[in-house]
Amino acid sequence: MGIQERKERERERRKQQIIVAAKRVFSEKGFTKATMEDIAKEAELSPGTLYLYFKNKEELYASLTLRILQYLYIRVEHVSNEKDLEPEQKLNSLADAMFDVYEFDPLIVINMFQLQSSETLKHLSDELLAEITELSRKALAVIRSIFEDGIQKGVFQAYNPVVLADIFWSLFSGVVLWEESKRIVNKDKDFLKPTLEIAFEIFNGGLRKS
Amino acid sequence: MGIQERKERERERRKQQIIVAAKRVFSEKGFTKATMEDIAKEAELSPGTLYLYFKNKEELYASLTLRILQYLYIRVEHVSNEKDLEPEQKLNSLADAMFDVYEFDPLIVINMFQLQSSETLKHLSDELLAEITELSRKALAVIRSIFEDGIQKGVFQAYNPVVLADIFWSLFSGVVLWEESKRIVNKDKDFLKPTLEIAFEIFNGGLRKS
Amino acid sequence: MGIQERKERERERRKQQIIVAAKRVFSEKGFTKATMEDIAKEAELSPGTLYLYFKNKEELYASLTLRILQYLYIRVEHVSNEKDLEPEQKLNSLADAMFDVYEFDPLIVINMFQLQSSETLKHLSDELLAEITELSRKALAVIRSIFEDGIQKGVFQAYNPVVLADIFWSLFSGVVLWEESKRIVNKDKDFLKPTLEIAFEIFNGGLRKS
Amino acid sequence: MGIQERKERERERRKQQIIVAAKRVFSEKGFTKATMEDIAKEAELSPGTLYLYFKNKEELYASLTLRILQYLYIRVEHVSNEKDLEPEQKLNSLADAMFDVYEFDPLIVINMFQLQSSETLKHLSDELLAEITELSRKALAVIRSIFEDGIQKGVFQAYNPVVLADIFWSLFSGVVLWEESKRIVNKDKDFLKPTLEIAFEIFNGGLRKS
DNA sequence: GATGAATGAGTATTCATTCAT
DNA sequence: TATGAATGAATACTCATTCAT
Repeated sequence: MGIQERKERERERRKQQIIVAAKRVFSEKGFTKATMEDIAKEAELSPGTLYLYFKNKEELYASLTLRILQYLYIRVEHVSNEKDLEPEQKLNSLADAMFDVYEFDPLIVINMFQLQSSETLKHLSDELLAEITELSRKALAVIRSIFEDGIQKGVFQAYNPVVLADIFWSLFSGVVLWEESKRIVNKDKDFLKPTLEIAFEIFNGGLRKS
Repeated sequence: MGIQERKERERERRKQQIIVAAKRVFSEKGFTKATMEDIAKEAELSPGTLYLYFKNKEELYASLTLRILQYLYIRVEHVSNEKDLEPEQKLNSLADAMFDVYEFDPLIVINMFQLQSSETLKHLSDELLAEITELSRKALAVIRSIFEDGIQKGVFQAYNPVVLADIFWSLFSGVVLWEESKRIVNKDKDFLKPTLEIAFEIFNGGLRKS
Repeated sequence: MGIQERKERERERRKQQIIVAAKRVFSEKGFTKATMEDIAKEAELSPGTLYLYFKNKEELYASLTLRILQYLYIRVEHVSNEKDLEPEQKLNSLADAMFDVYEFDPLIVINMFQLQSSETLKHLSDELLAEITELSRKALAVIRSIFEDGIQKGVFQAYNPVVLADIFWSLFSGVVLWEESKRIVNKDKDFLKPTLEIAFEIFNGGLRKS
Repeated sequence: MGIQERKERERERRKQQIIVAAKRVFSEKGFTKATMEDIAKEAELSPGTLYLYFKNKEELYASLTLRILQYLYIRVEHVSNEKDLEPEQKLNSLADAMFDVYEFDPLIVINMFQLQSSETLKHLSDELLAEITELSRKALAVIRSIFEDGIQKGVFQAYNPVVLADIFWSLFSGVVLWEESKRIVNKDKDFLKPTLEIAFEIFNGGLRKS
């Protein structure tokens, strides 16, 4: 391992350290209320150091999304690759994968929508933006392919698979957001998992060719 | 009409004037970037005046949500009251109503989630918070009753109607948010309506007793 | 006096109040070391208020220059208008005027050069920049006309009057800067006035047709 | 050559390397906007290394002045030593020398005035400050001696030679600064050389005993 | 000597909110 | 009621300088 490589690795470790701290702080306070100093303190670093690794607050925030997307993509692709699963079983596996993604970082969906203001996007480096867009595109493509497969095998109804992937993702994120917000406002208990299960069940039922 | 009442009416008119201006400004800039001065200018009032009608920025923002919830409730209740509709037809009417709500104020859903940070909630008056919670509860109750009706009549499967209402709402808001964000990031065209239609179609299919 | 006018006057008074404070602070600390908070304190205002009257630090600084240019222009024009003075006498009056300008604000010359970085100019409003440029141009035009007059009357040698005006101004500002800096570095006494007198005497001598 | 001496020489080379880089960066960005990292990069060194050779940013900046003063002194002394030149010819040679100095480093004059804030001076080492003061004094002394010579020989009028040297220097630096700033603001062409020539011509004329 | 990662003090600017008129 | 000038706390970001390696 060359010196170059060791440095790169060290740098990556630091980035992760900051990202972990940022995740905690953003989760608790939200993007606007969280200050760079909060994050620096959480990471036991100085504010200036944050800027050695992330161009600005927006970019640090977006990096959280990138991280979760990477995990999402891996999980989703894994489902897609299980050759001996029937389309319906794949759909169920997909639902499980989504839930794992949620547990990996409950903020994922919230992140991904707060991100989408054109004002925020302006402050991201092209590079990071491209990575996010690309990964998001690839993950959806995999989901789409699962639907395509099911349609081809005559198990699913012949909807446009692109649209199906969008709806699947929307249903997932919609339920996450809604249950999340109910929890906060009503101090309800956490009903995410069972609600999500029923949601996917109905979705599957509606999709299946009877 | 007493003087008291006239004053009250006048006051209400002003509040609406401010809300309309706020809606425009928040839509364009988002909660954080919009300033109270922007809104005051849009309303052709002075910043100070805004505070005669709304306790603070958060409360003004939340009032937008209240307004849309009021509209949502009216529309939804109207659907529920159409006695001679079959459950399935009611569900379709409900979907149409939701779309009208979206068109009445496309920000609704976005609003309703941005609202839910506990940090923000702290700044709302108990009164306003209660109104929002109550109205939201009532609207969902009506939706729930539609599902109950369908289940009782043996048209829908016997899921928990409370959960069904949540899922219905989640599906709607999930698709709205997702299509919205796709439009911003990818500068895609607006596919909301058709996507929403398919989503509800699948949902109906999955719900229906075959 | 209308209410509009009174407000305008009040606003102008405030601007002057700030400018006076800024002059003191900039004089003592220089542009970079002076902070907006220093100036606010000196003006017994809050930092925010400064920004109600000046777009930014650079613009506040440039306003100092504008103020002195206004005074310079008035003095110089007054000299030019004294019809019964001979060109040589006018030149002497001009020298006196310049000295008054210096006493009105010793920072003038220093200001006027620190101003000229293209970086700084970028932050000025077009309006202010135009005013400064215009006033500076007009003042030099008046000086030029004095030389033209002398040349026409055969009193001065036939140099290009534009160049003469530039040299006259350069000589003045050069001496001011140099004596100023000697005072600071060597803690010399103030020899500005006598040095300036000799400088102009030599300049006049060299210009005069013998 | 001892090891000690070799090291000293090596050290001097490094200092020059840094000064050359600093000159480039300061010229382009000015003192405030130029960062130590900019300079380090330009010198192909690390920021830390700069501090092995210069106490701080101010001292590095002041070293530029020292360097130009050294050149100025050499040139000026050379003129003074040309025994067979008449005082007037010497004055012309002096003017040429000044122009060479300007071309050696156009920033010289600007440098030398920006330097003079007592705030800046505080950060210089006594040693460097002494060197600058001494060299500046010596250069002016040489200039003064040229005037003394001319006065004694009855060619120049009997002004105080100390003052004459100051005025000569002021005229030079005044014209440089003024033409420089005209160039930046008005994007005028470069009229320095011809303006300077006329300025010195007039100065000479005014000084000469007729 | 040389490095360059880390520091953390320093500051221009914004903007929700207040209050004298 | 309405105003809008004034406030001043809050914060992202910079950069001269240090110091462990």
